[in-house]
Amino acid sequence: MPETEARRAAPDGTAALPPRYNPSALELRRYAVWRERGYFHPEPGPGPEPYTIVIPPPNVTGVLHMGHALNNTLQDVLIRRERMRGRRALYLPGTDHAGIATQNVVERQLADEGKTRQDLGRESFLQRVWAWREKYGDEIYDQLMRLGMSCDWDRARFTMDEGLSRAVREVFVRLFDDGLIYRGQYIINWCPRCGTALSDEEAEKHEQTGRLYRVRYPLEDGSGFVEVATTRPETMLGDTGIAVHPDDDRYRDLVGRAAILPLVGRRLPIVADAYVDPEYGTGAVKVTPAHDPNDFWIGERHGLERVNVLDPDATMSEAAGAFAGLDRYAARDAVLEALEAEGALVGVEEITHAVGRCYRCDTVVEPYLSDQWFVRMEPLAGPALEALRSGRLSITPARWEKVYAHWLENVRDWCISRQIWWGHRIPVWTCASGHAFAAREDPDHCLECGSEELEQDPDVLDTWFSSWLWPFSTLGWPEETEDLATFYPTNTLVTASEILFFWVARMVMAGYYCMGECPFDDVIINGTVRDAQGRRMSKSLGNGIDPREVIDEHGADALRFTLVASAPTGTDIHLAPEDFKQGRNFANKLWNAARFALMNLPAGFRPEAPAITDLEEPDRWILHRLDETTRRVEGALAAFRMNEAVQAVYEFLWHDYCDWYIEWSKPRLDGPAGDRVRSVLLIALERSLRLLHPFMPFVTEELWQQLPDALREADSIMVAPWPDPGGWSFPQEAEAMALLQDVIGAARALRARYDVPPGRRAPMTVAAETAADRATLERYAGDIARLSSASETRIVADAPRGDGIAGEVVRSGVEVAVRLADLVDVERERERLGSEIENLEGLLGAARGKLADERFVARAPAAVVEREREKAADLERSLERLGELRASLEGH
RNA sequence: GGGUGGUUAGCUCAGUUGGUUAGAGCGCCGGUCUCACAUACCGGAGGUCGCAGGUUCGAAUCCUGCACCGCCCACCA
Repeated sequence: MPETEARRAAPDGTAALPPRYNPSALELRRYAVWRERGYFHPEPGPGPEPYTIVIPPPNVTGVLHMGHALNNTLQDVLIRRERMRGRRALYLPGTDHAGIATQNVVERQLADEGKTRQDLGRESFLQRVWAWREKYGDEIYDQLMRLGMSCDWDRARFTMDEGLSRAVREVFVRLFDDGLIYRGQYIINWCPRCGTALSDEEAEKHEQTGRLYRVRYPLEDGSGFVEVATTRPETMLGDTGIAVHPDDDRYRDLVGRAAILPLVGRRLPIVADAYVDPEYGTGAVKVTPAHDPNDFWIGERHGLERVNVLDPDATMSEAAGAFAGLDRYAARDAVLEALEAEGALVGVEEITHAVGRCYRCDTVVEPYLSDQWFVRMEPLAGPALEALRSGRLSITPARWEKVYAHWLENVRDWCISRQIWWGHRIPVWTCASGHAFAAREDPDHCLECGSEELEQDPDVLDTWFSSWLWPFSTLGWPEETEDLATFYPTNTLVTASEILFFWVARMVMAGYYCMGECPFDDVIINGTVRDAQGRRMSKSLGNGIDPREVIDEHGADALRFTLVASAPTGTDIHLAPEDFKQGRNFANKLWNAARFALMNLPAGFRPEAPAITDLEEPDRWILHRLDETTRRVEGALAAFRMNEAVQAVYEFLWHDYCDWYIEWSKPRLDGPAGDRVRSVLLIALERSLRLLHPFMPFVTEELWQQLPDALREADSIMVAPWPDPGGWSFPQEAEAMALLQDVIGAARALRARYDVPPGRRAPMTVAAETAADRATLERYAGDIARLSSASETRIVADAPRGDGIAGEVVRSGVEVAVRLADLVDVERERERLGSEIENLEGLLGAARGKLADERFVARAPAAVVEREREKAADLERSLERLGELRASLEGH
């Protein structure tokens, strides 16, 4: 039966909810309403205090995975809560053009058609990428909507938007003019087959066996030889030095002298460098600055020459002399042969080592020296470090602050050029006379000599060169927009630790450089989502859980709940598909709690906040617990512990509200307190829904809309006020209800233990020493009876004596007893009592030991000692009673 | 190798300044279709808190060392 019919069919005219929560249809509908009403869109200019989060822009090529779902849910939790607190909350969405990844996707498409990007040429290739992005670029947005993200879609940005491209140009030119951008040589990962540079991530390391060759280089002065080792003998043609460790006694006297490169005859200076590991190989390293990143840095430090012996297609270059034109592997054999002929090859051994391979074509990647653009980082790093040290910026969990600081303290210049086509083209032009300049607008003549023969640098910028501007470029910078004035600096950045350097640290640097202000106050590092075995979820392993499938099956709220509840801030989480059932079950539980509260409301029922004096103990208790929960949630959120916050609401709703309060309300609904109980049921529910809304937006909104109008202070729970504690502090009632819960539990346990059938009468006697306890229990004797399925319950002062009694000592001075009659398995009871006595005796022994220790009594705080005394006394009395009970079993 | 996190119930994990008998979810065992919910309810079993020292009246919690596991960075000529 469709939901609407079910409602219409309700006899009393109130809405009747179906017994199961069905999220699928309802979520899309709710989302559309929120969006139409503009709740996601805050206005700039004067108004309430703003609160801003920018999304870490996902790659436009991707689909959202569980890591995104967690990351974005945390952002949405914070945003929704601040929005409810009345702030102008802006959750700014967008996507990243992801240079290499996107280019690869399109190139793969082309490959299927038997074409390469070179076949198309730069311009039509780019058109093709744009077409791709037009077609698929919005898929991520659809997913974010399904997750319930309250993003301002009017402000969605893409890193290749016109505005953001302008920002990229602006900052490039500023840096260039400030002398912070320069051109230099750098070793990159080069795939000879694809003819392109690869990022480190794209050059996948694979363990494989290889050979380590030991080669003897003669010393220049003829006094002997120095032995070096290599896995790539052909690169020796590019050797320009030899390095040893400065403390290595074997080679100490060689430093400063020189060796002669076999086959080539080049003079190789011998230098001392701490990079060299004296333990490995021969302890002497041949230095090839043009073909090994480490050698590059050694060469840099010691001013060694760079000789590039390879061409881009991995054949030997002119510099390789006699070997020029040979493929690198043919050259390797030829070099080995020649070395052997000279008697310079002195040894070969098998080793396993990691070799980089192109992740697309599996070709072995060649470390390759090339000209690149760099940003000088040191001047930018200062303010970013200072932000942390001054407390302007904080990172949660705090341990990441050290990592962040360490990186900045040792920051290296940033290589920003990429030899691909998809991205922001480097805005540097060179004229026929060799004048190079950067420009904001495409120039038609040289700014220095006026020449109209201009050529733009063919490379594009690293993707991060646009994303490091994200917190302000998305708000309109370099224009001085109202958005920028209102929403910058942003407040909280939630991200994964992997991009702390790539992205976060650089955003802080850019924030200070461009805006003169830190881009955000707090950085929250969320953990990695892994599979049940702890492996990273990845496409290649096929172990990922698709958020869309979870949403289809269980709903977005279930997904959000499980993710947030299982993710303590900053720790990795392990998830199996069935874990999302917890979220689904909770949504359904909540649904049914509301169903109960709404069910049987008289037509036109108006809940009112009852005077406190009218409230009975269970009512006061639940409101007391609600206030406690409200404070817990607030405290946890203030410390960015979203998991604790949502768990607090979960425990309250399930275990306080459903397990106890609803049960206690049932017998009172028909009595004189009926309307009061109905009101408290609704009030507690309404506030809990608001507390839960940031985490589970859909089900809370749906139920909230079902509540009587008088309870709702807004058109949507999204914009209803965030709950403050209601001033409900009833510690006495809380204590009384705790007693009642214990007694009921004991009664249930007694029945369960003796397998008393559900329908069977089992008259219980509850003994309580204090009049106050008895009074409480008297008032709820009916509940005890009902909840324990007992037909009658006596409340007495003294525990029953004599034979045939089975008792459960609830706490010192309170006991639930049942006449054994024919209920009890005496032997079982004797055993149970025995182990219980043993247990308490152990505890008593420990307590007495402490109290007998004069150092404890003297040094521990008085309150702790007092508590220990009380504990010992209680244990003694309980033990005494258990002994009696055991004795009463004798003879049965 | 340099950092850094972890080791608590069968599994996945909480446990915030050291202080009543260490908790949850799932799983397991037993019992319930009790009129909000079987996506539920009730009861139960199950833990020497990785190991060894130390500090303390008192340690899962603080310190040291060790053993495993993981992540980040640098990676081996």
